[in-house]
This record gives sequence, structure tokens and C-alpha cells, in this order.
Amino acid sequence: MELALSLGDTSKPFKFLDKNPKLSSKDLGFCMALGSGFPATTRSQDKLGSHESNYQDDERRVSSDPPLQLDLLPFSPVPRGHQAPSRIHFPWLTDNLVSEPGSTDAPGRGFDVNRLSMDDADEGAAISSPNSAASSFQMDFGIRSGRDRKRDLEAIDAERASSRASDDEENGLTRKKLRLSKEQSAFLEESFKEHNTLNPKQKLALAKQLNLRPRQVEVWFQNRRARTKLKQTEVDCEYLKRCCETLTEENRRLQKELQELRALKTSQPFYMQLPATTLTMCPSCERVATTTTSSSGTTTTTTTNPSTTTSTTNSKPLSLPAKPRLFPMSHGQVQPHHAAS
DNA sequence: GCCAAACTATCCTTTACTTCA
DNA sequence: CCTGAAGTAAAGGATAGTTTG
Repeated sequence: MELALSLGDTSKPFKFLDKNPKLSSKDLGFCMALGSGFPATTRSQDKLGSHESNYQDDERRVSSDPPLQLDLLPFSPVPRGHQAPSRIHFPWLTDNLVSEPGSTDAPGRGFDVNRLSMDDADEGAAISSPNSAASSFQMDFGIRSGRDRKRDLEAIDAERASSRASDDEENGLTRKKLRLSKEQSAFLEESFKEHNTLNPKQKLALAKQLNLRPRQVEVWFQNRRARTKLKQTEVDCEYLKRCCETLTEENRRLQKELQELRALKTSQPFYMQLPATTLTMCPSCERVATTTTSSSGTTTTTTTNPSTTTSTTNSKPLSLPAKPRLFPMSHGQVQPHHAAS
């Protein structure tokens, strides 16, 4: 079990957005322009650690560039004068990222949650300003299912936590650990399926989409990679354990077989007069065949019924995948290998 | 071209917080 | 309500690769 790793180029979109109909076109219908300003992520840098400053550098680097259209999402920007596609409303998105569907408002304008349609409500992902989430959602709870309401509350909590975190950071206090919302986690998870590492642009794009700091996205991917590795280690461990058990059992069986052969040799001395027999393994089927060399020099590969030999009556196949099976099968039989012992 | 310092990204370990049984 | 286990966000250090002067 291996994770496919695709380190695409920076312009490569997240393919899951195309593949996942739930998240594609209609739902994730927004594009993003990274321009000169990053008001949400720009903050004082003197309190930041080394990692933090790295990402601040990233932000500065991007920020200093001319406005950059990221094609991380399913459709391209709508040309001036064209009808904008419908847009999804992520609760964690700020109103400066998403504009109302069909609205002529440019992104960056305010968003009125009261204008949400029922469809939007059913998506359970109404947009709101992170600073006014509670009041906005309260307006809508009357028409929401309990589950949607719960999700909304979770989103609000996440937003509040994020807001608290930012405030704390700005105040120089230690940032409290926040819990990512289910939507944020799911989105990150989908991103991880596409790329288990991020380049700076992807990181920034994800951070902006999810209203997280780039450092949070980075840390999430780090921890996610660690979880994947841990899981893989557990799987490997389990496999090796099974292999060990199987081999132990096989060893036990072969020891028993050896004892039986020795007993047979003692009771039937004429056995020693048989022609020399060697065991060879068939490279294609990985089974043992018996090759007997006669006194005249001709060799014959024999296939005998295992049931005629007491030493093989209790043979059973190993369950190890793709491992050589060192025991006689139906078309080959192990003859007593009576070396001088 | 070589080298050392700085920078950057990632991994690993640990801590602290949250959730849940 | 308390508690321990599990999950996970986050911090900090180590390391390796890259860039720069």
C-alpha cells in the first residue's frame, strides 16, 4: 500500500476539484487572484519564529509580484461582461474572497448572508464574515436542519478560534490550539490526496481558501504526512508479524517432517540405495520439483503423488503472498533428501 | 570552481489541547 | 463530574538541499 505522490508544477490545479463532483464546478466555483495585498495574513513579523518568518517571506514574495491568477480551482476567471458562474459559500471564507452568485459585486465587497437561497442553506456552508459569524448565522437557523445547524456552529467555532488565535498572536500571547472545522479538514484532505506536499503557492492558495494562516496549512500537511507514515508503519508491522507467524509454523512443520524422514531412514535402510535426488524450485510456479540423476547420467524430473510419501501428507500451502513455497505441491514432490547425516 | 554562511523545506519528537467513552 | 485514551494542532530542534557572496 503506497501513497501516490504527485509533486506537480506550481500551476497544476488540484485535480480532486475536477474529480469530485461535490466539490467541483458548481460548488467550488470561485477563482482567486493573489495580488499585492494580503491583509488577512500580513502581521508583525518580529514575534515570529524561523518557520513563521519563512512563510512571511513566501507571502512577501508573492505579494511583491503582480497580481497572479491561480488556477487551483475548476474554472477560470470570468471575463469582464460575462455571467459569473455560481459560487460556493464556504463558512470559513471571508467576504473579501467570495461574492454573491449572480451579483455584479466584485470580489472583496461585503456579503449579505440574508440573501442566501435555500440551495445555499442546504449546502450547509453559508458564508459569513468571520467577525460577524454568530449574528449572521442566527438569522438563518430557523430554516436549517439540525445537522446543518451543527455544522454551522462548528464553522463559527472554528472562525472564532481562528479569530482568537490571530488576536492572541497579534497581542504576542501564545496562540491557543484551534480545531479545524470539518469542512476545512475535508478540503485539506482532498488536497493531500492530490499532493502530499505543497509548494508555496499552493500553500498560500489553500490558506486563503480556508481562511487559515499558511503556517497552519503547512503544519497540517506535516502532521498528515506523519499520520500516513505511522499508518504505513502499522500496516508493515502487521504484515511482518503475519510473515513471522507463518514462517514459524512452516519451520515447525519442516522440523516435524525431518524427524519423520529420519525415522523412515532408520526403518528402511535400502532407501540409501536410491539414486541421488536434488530439489529444484520451478522459477515460474515457485514449487519444488524432484530431479533424479540415474547411474547412466540421464536426469528425470518426477512428479509423484504426495500422498504416497508420509513426509508430505501434512503439507499445506503458506499464506504469504509472493513468497517461495518450499514444499511439494500437486505436480512436484519432495523426496527424502537423505544427505549423509 | 570551491567554500562557508544563510536560507529553506521537511522530518521527528514532544507538548498541550480537545473530544469522547 | 472526573479520568484516561486517542486524536491532533502546534512548537522546536535536527538535518539535508539550495542559494549566495
